[in-house]
Amino acid sequence: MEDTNALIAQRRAKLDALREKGIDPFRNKVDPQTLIGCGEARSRFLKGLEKTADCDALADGAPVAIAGRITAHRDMGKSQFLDLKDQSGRVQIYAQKQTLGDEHYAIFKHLDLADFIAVKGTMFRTRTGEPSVKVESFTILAKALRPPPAKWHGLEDTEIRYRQRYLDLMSNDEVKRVFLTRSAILNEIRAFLHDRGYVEVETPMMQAIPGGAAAQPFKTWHNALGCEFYLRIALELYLKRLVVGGIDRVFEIGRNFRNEGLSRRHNPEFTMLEAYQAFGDYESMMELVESLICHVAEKVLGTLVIEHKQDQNVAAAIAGTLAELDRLSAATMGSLMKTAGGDVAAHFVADIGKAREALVQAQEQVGKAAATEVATGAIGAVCIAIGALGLHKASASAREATLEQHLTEAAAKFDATVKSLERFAAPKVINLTRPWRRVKYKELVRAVAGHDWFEVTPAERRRRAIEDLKLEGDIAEGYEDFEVTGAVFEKLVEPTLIQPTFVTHLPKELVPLAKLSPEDPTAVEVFECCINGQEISPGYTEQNDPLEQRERLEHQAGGEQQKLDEDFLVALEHGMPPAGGIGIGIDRLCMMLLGQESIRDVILFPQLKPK
RNA sequence: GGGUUGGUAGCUCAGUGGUAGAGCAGCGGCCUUUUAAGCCGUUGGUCGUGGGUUCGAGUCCCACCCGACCCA
Repeated sequence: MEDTNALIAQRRAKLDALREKGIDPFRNKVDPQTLIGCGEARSRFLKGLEKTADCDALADGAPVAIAGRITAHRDMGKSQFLDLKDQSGRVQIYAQKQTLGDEHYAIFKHLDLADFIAVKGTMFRTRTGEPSVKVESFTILAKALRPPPAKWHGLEDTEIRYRQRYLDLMSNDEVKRVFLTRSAILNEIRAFLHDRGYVEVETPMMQAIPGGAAAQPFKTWHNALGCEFYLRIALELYLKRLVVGGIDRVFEIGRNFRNEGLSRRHNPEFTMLEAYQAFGDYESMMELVESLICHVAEKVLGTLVIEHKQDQNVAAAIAGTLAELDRLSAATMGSLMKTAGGDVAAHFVADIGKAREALVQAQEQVGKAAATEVATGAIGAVCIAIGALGLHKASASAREATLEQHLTEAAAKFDATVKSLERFAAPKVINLTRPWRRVKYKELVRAVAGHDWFEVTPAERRRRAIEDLKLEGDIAEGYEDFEVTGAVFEKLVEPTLIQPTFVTHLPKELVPLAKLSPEDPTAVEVFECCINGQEISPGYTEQNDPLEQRERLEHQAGGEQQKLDEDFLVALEHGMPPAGGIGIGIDRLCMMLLGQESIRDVILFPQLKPK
């Protein structure tokens, strides 16, 4: 990164100028003084103005010392206002030439946005009512050699936001709030589990045999041992060894690594909580998950009702539709003129123009009005466009085939847009109030795939999935029967489970590490807790029969691909008490709790391709 | 991997084959209670990279790099 642009050069020149004056622009520490936070100074002064009896309160004229980064600069000539910001928040400071003296004022005036300074002064309130610190003296703590990203818009370039997250945190308060809250969530999870007697442990991330899940691992190499290791894909097998060893309630929060594609919901390294409870089963674990998530929501968010903003989704849909409209006009105008004449073309343009205008209006409302209203407005606009298409398609078909094709394709796209907008028009509110719904896997599948789904032949199931349920793209040729049903569940059921739902009794083939259900030998005693259309937490009655476990793993390993973890099986042979276990995808949990639609917005440094 | 879409000044963005622009930031000037301060002036560009078409390319074509969204 070798930009030598003018702004950086200027800042370096200012740096040199300071040094020439004998000022150290990078201090080792703040002079011995009792600092209070910038935001703290502001709020304590506001308390003082309200004349509360609070001993925290700062009176008018109270002396304070603060330190922070300069985030705004309003120059009035012989006086100026800066905003100073630290983690506690922002406060305005006010410097006057008269108070500081010519020399110091000149230095103050040449401070840059993003520099760190410390200030001593007194609290006062400006004419407009803004709590402020009147600067009596100041010290430069650290000079910034690069300009900060933005003033109004914050930083919007997603790539820079992810690659240089510090800039994102610096300029987007909401982003900072999300990550501070994520930290608070982790804190509460630990507090909850400790309170229930769970012991936190750390197990190997580098494993000779990666087990506990079906996923592609990353490989690495140990020089001294001269052998390959895999990065773990799950925590399970080591935590169970600890249950065998007598740690009856155990959990780990840590990173798993899976060598798979990236998406809105997948990062190659992600944080997982796994917890095991000796003498528990899947039902006790459902209680644990429910209590844990409710505890965290209440402690951290102060509510069990979480609203998800649809602004981004609506904005994306509108932008896509606008682009489609423009493409459509470009593609059809010429042929309309030729085949239908100027009048028809003019009508068409007028109709499309109306639709476009309404869309642009809706677009401007994104973020200002409620997403539901914006979506409703946009639906109206798209309907105008669809109406125009319908009118002209009929007359176009006779004349020009390509034109008709354009119009048909566009109409299909607009229909899809309306459907997605309709989804966003309904507010998305997740209600975590207990008790959570519990329902069997088979019931959910039957509800979308037909009540005789499990009675017909595997071939018929495959046919129905592909033809009736239109899952052709989701069902590979080699899929086994349970995978066909799995695709139905994953594509047609899971995304609809917005409210917290425990899906229980999954087919045994899907979960080789759980115990069979006594009431249904084709199913296992497991649950998948789905919230926000995603699986957030699986939980099992853990398999503790070493012989049965070996057989199931061998069957699943399907020959060469996965090696059996013999040491794990030996551990089971030493006897594992009946136990319940859970995993919770922490990133997805945070997405749900924080209303974020992309996993990259709850991971500080999401994986990107190196530049 | 496929489709859609984007990459232009430090930031946010215009730019429809004909002299690279705006706002903010920066710099200079005026202004001692402003807060997206204001007013006047002004600097700043490898238009993602590399080819091609053209008298002429930010714009058209091809390839590649890096994102975003959707799909696999």
